[in-house]
Amino acid sequence: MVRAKGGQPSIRDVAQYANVSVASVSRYLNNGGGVGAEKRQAIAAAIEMLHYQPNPIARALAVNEMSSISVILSDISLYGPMKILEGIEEESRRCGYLVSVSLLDADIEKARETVDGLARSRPLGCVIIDLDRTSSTHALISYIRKKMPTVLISDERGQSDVELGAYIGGYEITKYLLSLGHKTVHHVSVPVNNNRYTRTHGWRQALQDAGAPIPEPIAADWDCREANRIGEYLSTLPDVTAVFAGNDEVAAGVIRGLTMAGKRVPEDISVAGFDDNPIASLTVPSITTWRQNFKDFGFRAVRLLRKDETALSSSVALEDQLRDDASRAAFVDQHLIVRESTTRLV
Amino acid sequence: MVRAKGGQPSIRDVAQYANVSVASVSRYLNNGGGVGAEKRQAIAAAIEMLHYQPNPIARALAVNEMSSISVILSDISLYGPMKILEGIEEESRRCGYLVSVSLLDADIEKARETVDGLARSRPLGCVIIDLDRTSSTHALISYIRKKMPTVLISDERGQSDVELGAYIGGYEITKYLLSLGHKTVHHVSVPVNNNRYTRTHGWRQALQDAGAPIPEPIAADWDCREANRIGEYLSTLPDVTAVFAGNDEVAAGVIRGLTMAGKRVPEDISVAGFDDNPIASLTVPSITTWRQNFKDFGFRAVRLLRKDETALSSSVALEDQLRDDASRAAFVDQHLIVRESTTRLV
DNA sequence: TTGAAAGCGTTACCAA
DNA sequence: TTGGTAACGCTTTCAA
Repeated sequence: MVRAKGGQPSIRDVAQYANVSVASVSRYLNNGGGVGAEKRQAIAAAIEMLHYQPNPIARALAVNEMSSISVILSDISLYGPMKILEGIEEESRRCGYLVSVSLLDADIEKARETVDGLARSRPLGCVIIDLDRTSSTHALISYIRKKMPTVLISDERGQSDVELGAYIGGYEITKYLLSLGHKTVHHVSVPVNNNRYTRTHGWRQALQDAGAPIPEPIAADWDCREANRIGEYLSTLPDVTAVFAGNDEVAAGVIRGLTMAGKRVPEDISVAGFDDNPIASLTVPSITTWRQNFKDFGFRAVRLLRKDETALSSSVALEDQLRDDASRAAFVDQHLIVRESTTRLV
Repeated sequence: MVRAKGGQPSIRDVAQYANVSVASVSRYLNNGGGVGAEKRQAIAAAIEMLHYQPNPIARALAVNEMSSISVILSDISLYGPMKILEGIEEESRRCGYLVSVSLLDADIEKARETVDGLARSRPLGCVIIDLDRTSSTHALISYIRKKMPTVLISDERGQSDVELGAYIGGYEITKYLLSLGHKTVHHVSVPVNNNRYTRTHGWRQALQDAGAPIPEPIAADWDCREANRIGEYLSTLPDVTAVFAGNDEVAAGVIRGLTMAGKRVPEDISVAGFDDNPIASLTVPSITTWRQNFKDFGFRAVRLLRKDETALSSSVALEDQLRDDASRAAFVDQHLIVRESTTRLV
């Protein structure tokens, strides 16, 4: 039994053992077509016998494509991006793809280099998780699209291939707060750039539709450092009875700030969050929020990349189809979760 | 100007343009040694001119090793593992390595296949993040070690290459609680298996050293679903004045459970957490905790893998050295953070 | 110091 | 349906 140096058997070993040509084994391995029944048998046996496993690197060199998916994001320790990554990984594993992750440096030149490196590893494609529009990730989107097939997960309609539907969430949660009798809803926003489909815009639209006054939104940071202070600040405003925070952590911070300032939540002020971070059910009071199925966004991203793979021809039509898929699915599996932090205005 | 089909220039193009052999370019690219000054110039110019970037896949095929690091974990949405991953990614990017992530299926056969797949992609090595000892990850450690160079991040002394030092944290936080006048400290543990260096063992040891009674620890789940109930349960016990929870989320849940049951934290009962999850400063009350520098664990893991690379020879001595490094650094950058959830017993 | 050439493990084209 | 063979882009050995 001859073997390649490496220790691992190669396709040549299989061919030899099965008394067929290397080409036949290769065909067998791939589509399976064009191989006679007996050969198939022999090859299968040989593979079994030798515990042969094809070398993905050699394959990648030959076809100029690695069975991998690159995930590009700017901050991995946020709940949403992480859950999306989890979804991407799960679906990729099911398909036998490797998943690589890269954070993009704030320095745009370095970030570009990272992207170049990724592209050189010739993945099936990449998925950009761009929930934080302040980062260099966003600035590089078109650069990345030029380098490899790209699925963008963001809430910017018309640009993104998988939409987060934060708009509808912001709209619904504001509507809910209004339905509790609050005259208006204040908003503490997380950093997003000024496109038209964020939770902030949903919030604004809901107020507008209800004819409610629209207070100036207050900007918080992703890392919630200032959420406390914002809560305290809100407590000094006379007319605040309901607050919609950009995510659950910010909501927790706002609640804390309000509490420290002597306000009771929800009796004096209702506070709602966003995302359904596990923490939202562990605080006092627990946080009313909007549930997003982040993992599913990940699944969908991988599927788009696969589709891309099989439909290389009409790339314009494809793009359109992707968009449709994305918007169609945007409403799935999202809903309001009412907990203790919100109540009817008395 | 001749070019390879792919569009990208190949090493051959560079050689031709620079009027040198392919071999020389290759030498130039790698160690840089064994190339004359003028050739160096010419090659550099050619590379610049053609925007040449070596193909990592072809290189990987030739040397039978890809410049990548595989990260293996069982749950990515926990704060600790995530932060560690962030550290790994950052350091890897600095070194030009790709990092791939894989969750291991609960089904051990499937998990094994995943590992085989990873090994076939011939990474520099892998790092196993094994904070959750109930998973299949733990069962496969020796299997993985056989397949590729491995750095294990866990709190199991003697097995792990990077130790989390949770033991010392558990010890210190318990000591602190005791120093506040509490007769003993109850413990809500997160899932870890029965080795001797977890936070739970640190807790036990601290009690023992102080001659304090050692209550039976209560097991919580990672996902904190039961933390609320455990808090409620603890409120029914007569002698509970201090609780050390396995992590900050569990602490939040316990605090909530206690609060719902009418106890005041910290006036009636002090509660401490672990990890310094950002959420710990956002709750009411904010949570006293133990800060771990997770990111640094990630850095260290990558460095071990690199060292591994350059010291293939005496692998036993190396192993020992790694262990030393790990333990030496275990105490770096960890410390108690006192917040509102703990107070002196009155 | 240099270059020619033989791999590395696949795929894919072209004949048979 | 088969098999021989030339790529794929790089490294590395061996001579010169």
